[in-house]
Amino acid sequence: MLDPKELRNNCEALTARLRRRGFELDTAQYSELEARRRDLQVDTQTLQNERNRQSKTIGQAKARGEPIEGLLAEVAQLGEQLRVTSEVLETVQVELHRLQLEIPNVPHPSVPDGAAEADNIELSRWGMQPVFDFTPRDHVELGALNQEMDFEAGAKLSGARFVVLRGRLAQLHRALTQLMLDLHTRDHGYEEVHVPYLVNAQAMLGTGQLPKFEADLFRVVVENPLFLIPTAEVPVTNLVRERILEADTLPLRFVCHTPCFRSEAGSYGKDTRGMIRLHQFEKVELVQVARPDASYDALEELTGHAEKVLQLLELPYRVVALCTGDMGFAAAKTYDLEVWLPGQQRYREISSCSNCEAFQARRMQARWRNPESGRPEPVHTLNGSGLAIGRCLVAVLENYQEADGRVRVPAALQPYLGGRAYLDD
RNA sequence: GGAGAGGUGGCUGAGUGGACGAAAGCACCCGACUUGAAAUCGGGCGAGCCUACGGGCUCCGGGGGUUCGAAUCCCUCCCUCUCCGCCA
Repeated sequence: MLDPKELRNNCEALTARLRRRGFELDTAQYSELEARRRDLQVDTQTLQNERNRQSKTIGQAKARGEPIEGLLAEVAQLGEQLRVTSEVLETVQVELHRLQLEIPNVPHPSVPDGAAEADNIELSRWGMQPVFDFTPRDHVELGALNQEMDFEAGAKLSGARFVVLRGRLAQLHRALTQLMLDLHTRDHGYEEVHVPYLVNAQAMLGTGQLPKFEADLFRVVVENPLFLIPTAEVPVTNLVRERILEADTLPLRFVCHTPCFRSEAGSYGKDTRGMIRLHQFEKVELVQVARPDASYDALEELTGHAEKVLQLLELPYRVVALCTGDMGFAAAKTYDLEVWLPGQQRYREISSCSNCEAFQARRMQARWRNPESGRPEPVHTLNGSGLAIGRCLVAVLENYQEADGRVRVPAALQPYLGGRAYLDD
């Protein structure tokens, strides 16, 4: 949510900034609603004030044992008037709030302009793409060699876009998770948290999945619905919902390993092969809650923490600045990390690191006490994958493969796999 | 799942229809005393919104209702605790 005061006072400037990401705010509609809200609110509050004063008078008269019939008659039609205006006010406020919740975040000035993925800017590359003297297989072929990556079993149990991993691949998956958690907790100063995988609608509203993107979620339970988390960002960021944090506790740094569930509505026909786009995958997520004046440094830091995983695994990758049109709803600025996949001969997203500034904080009323103003003000929230585990497994398989289909174990991972040099040793 | 007790400010906790956004204590901040600290004394100290910047409105778990007036009464949902049952 954008700052309603800004929206009221600087509507034109905000609209121009939103246009950069392809969002057209209906300013006429918004300002009209806003004006009606203000008038109705003033009217309602005036009536409430009147009612409160008269009620007080009645109470005092009663206490003195004086008759109150006359006073009651005076108040008689006040209640009805108040009921009518406050009802109208309520509907206007609901409508206004609905509009506010559907406006995406404003891009940071440093975000490159663009309409889609093709307009993203590559910032840097790390590592050497491996050279093979054979045609590299993709992860699906590699996984099939030992029958340890089983999409048919996934389909039998659950449907398309599910996978079963067995044996060495299941272990590799676990080892990657462990490596990431150890790195972020030991070297990067994150507190590990374990959180629910089912959350209520309010949590989803806080981080921005609701109300606009319900189609992307799996919903369970009909009355008091719960939703399967699409990312740990949701429960972890919501840890600070409706809290006022003291300045000296910031930044908060959380790392969290969870499964992620995405309905992938609208992605039919995209990445249907392999483990790139599944309904269920696992991720180690980094979340920071920062002072506003420190959040962009925190974004660089957090992105660096995610990069470190790829560096440890010696996987070639590049850093991309998402353009305005490719960023997520809640993000003010996003860096994607894209890992090189020899099987596809291209870079694929493996991490997305965003500064949401105060966008989520305002929705969830996450604040800090600013010592300079002495007042509670919204914090800035950041999140990033550190990393997506399934895609990381894909990257290890494809980058570390040999001609006979065997897969070497990256040195950093060997301690987690019994010191094996090859996956199938 | 069954029975009971509860949900009030950062924390503890009083308040069962009228001057209550809310006693008291703790914590915290400012000041006095002190060489300094502690103790003591005095004062301050919730959040959100609107504003003609004088003020005003809302919030006592969420929602709804009764009433001129609700923290207080009624309905409903959620959550917590105790006991019983079941269970990893």
